Amino acid sequence: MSTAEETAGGETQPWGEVTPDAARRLLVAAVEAFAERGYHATTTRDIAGRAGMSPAALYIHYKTKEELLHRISRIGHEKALRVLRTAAEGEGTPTERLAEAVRSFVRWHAGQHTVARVVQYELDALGPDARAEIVALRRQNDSTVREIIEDGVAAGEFDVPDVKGTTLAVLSLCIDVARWFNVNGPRTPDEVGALYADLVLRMVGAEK
Amino acid sequence: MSTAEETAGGETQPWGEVTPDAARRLLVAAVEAFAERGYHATTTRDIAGRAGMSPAALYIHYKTKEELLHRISRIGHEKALRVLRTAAEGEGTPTERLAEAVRSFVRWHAGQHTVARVVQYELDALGPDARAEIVALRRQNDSTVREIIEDGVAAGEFDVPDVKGTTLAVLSLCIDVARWFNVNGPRTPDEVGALYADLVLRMVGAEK
DNA sequence: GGGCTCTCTAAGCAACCGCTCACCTTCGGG
DNA sequence: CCCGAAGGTGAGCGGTTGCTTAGAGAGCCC
Repeated sequence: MSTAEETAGGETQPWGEVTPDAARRLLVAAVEAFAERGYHATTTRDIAGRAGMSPAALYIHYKTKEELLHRISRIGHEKALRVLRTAAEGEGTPTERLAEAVRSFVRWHAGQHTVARVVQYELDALGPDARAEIVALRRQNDSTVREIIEDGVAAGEFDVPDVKGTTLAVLSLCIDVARWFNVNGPRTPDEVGALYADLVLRMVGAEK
Repeated sequence: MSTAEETAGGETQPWGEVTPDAARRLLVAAVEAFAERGYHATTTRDIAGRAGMSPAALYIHYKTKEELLHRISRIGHEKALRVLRTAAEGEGTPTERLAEAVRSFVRWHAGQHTVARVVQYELDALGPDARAEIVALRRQNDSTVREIIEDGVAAGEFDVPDVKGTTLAVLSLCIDVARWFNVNGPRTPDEVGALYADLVLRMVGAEK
């Protein structure tokens, strides 16, 4: 939090943790390419070209093309999880915490929709071990949201007949933002976040 | 409706309109392969192999691999749209029609989740012309749902501050079912449909 | 200034891709 | 009984893929 890195939606220094510089440039190029065309339709030559390097340079910093995807997926998931948890662990009633969690999680998926798209939709391109690691991170998203909803039910603020199903639906709604969000569209990440927070509060039967 | 083909979620005679028999087998094989590994990761040899034919046989019935995807996308979208419209144009109040529309649309995306996955997530693999055709079909989904919501608002049954945004969210929620639905999971397509219909009624502020 | 490490490139290899072609079989109609 | 159309195959072509290798510079410590 001491750095300027922690703004949800539009980070000032994204991928700052990736060094050296050439490795970061390659990773950013890979994110763009994967998000645009998909993992399998992206060539290593394309990634290297976007980073202004020769095809062989990629293999100095990464063992395989899959390792690039793995790195992107882990870092992306960890960031999204951190955003979600920060909101979930904040002060306030379950209603306020759920609203803030959805607002910031959606804001991230909209603002960082290229990363989010890779992270959420290219999971199957990973090998079994890497996929298992990412799936574990995903389950933490699920737990975080479910706990807020359970808190709200216990406090009598929410009316939710099916907690597990509603948790699934809430997360599904947020994640799918990465698929349809368009930078040139009519809505900003903030606006989508506000809209979705309102819709989710309605889904759990919370008073506004 | 005179045939036994029209059961949402699990059709008795799917792809019945595709002839001859070999062309249908190839198309079914392609749906499985595309849904499992994605369009770009699927080879024509894989498709032909699943259909029990040699690689060359594919090109007797389809000009290119992309034509297969195009055919799948169009047929799949048309079926989903028909399911949605049948519910939307039915009798009843906007509340009843919205619930039925969501219920059957979700049931289709869960029951036919392999087709739905191809249809919804491989759009970018199509060329510009084919993509434009599919996008047009998608806009009809959007209009269908928006009209029900507008009817409900006009009738005083719904409380929806942002009709366009809510329409988007409802469709997004339904479509994303295709991504996470698992046949071996704990829920049947019917159960997911019922849960989602309830959640959507809450989103639009309808009385139960 | 010689050697060592780190970074990067030009060239290319083996494998695999979508797709084609020459040829074979099956089968209904005259 | 021959014929043409329709449906299928084995072999393979040109191009592309992920990745490797041999070697060139640049910087740095001694």
